Amino acid sequence: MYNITCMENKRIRHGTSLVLRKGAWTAQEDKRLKNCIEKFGEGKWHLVPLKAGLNRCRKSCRLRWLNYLRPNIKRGAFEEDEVDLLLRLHKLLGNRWSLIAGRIPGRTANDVKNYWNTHLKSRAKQQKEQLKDGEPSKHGMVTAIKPKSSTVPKTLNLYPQITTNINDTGNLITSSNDGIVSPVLVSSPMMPNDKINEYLEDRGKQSVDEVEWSSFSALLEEGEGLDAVEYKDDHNMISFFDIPIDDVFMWDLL
DNA sequence: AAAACCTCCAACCGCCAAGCG
DNA sequence: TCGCTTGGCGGTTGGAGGTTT
Repeated sequence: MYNITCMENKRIRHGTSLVLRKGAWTAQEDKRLKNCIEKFGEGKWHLVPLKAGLNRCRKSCRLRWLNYLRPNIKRGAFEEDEVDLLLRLHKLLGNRWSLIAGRIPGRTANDVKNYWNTHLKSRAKQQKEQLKDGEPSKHGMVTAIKPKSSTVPKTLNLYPQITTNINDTGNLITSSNDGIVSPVLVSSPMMPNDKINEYLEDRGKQSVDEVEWSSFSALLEEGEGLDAVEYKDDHNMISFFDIPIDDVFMWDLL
């Protein structure tokens, strides 16, 4: 099998192999990398070590730039509102750190991941165990989300337990077969029913239930659709969310 | 004072998907 | 279609610095 590590850690120059540097970056390396990115722009990471004159692999350069050198990176402890946002985003998106980081200005995926693992993981685990023991959570629980990660195949049906229909009055109804979510009327100020109906009509479908989730995702990606579903047990309601998620939270907090 | 332990985070590792020839 | 390369992601680790004993 092709060994990436082997290829990444050695660079062949004039017939001799040179072991690439690892570990902490020096100020000089940082300066070189920064100058290089400012001059040539981001991307083409395989060329960056050569252009910058760095004895580092492309991944190391990319990571250093993204997590440390890039402008507007916020340093220091997470503020209360950031933690709150992180908790909510994690409820919706799971461990999709890059997506979460994209919604928290100035924070990198690595920052978010580290903060979660060191500060919030145990708290979340405790909440989960409380739920298992039958104690209702103050913040409710998530039953499904629609993934946006590019690494998730679009054809993958991640949430088969959720089914969705439109009732007589044109409102969305969702239900699940796992007993967690009972059929509840769904209202969304951001998901116009005529858009859904138009989509279904185009494809000769009677209800959303007949649509493959992959197709449904395609509808969502047109920017008109849902981004996530949240079950709020304390209010006995289900909410559909549109993107961007920043708007979602304004709505969610109502 | 120093050894043991803990916390945190920068950096590495391995995997996956997309692009390309 | 296949194999290689690249970009990107999440999981994990190592070590520096802080705290406790």
